[in-house]
Amino acid sequence: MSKKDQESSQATPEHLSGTSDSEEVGDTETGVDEKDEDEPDPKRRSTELKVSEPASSHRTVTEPRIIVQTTSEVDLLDDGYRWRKYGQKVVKGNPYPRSYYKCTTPGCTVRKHIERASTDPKAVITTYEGKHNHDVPTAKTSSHNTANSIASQRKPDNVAVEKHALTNKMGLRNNDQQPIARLRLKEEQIT
DNA sequence: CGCATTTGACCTGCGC
DNA sequence: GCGCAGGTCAAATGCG
Repeated sequence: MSKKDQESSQATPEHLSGTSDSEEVGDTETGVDEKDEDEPDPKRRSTELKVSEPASSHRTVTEPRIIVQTTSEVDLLDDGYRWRKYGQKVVKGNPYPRSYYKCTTPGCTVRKHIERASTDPKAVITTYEGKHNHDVPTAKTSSHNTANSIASQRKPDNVAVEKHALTNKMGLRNNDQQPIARLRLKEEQIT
């Protein structure tokens, strides 16, 4: 049974599929199926599992919410953006504290919640709220050069919004992930 | 020196 | 009306 899946559900009962959304929700299960506990990488490993979104049937259309469950030993998953921790609280039912992060990029109000699964210390649930309106500062080491007019690097269009309703439907888990710490998340826009 | 992180307190919403 | 839980902000400290 997908008991483990259920556990995850309890963590996010807000956006229950409810009606027969069908969607890839069922598909995700396939991906969740079995993790790769045999990953040879003792360091941080990131594996996208599932991503759910509230039905666009009603409300909650204000901002997209991307829930991504990753398997990592560390909470600080560097996805390319700069995050500043602004709070940490322990939620009932979970022996692990939940961390709250906010994008430090000016003009970007995206927030990120990181929570650990009570049953799997290796399971980390990352919830993204909002959308980045700027490119990923991959090179976070950007020094404050005076007069650094890099504003022209913006894309003609808004941000690269993936119109695809689904985010990462990895039919098969691409285990054997290299020891990369960068987790590329895809945001989806709900209109 | 600047910035990111940390911890505590405070505020809000919901339930009883 | 009070209590509990969750969430956010703010000030201080440490590190780079």
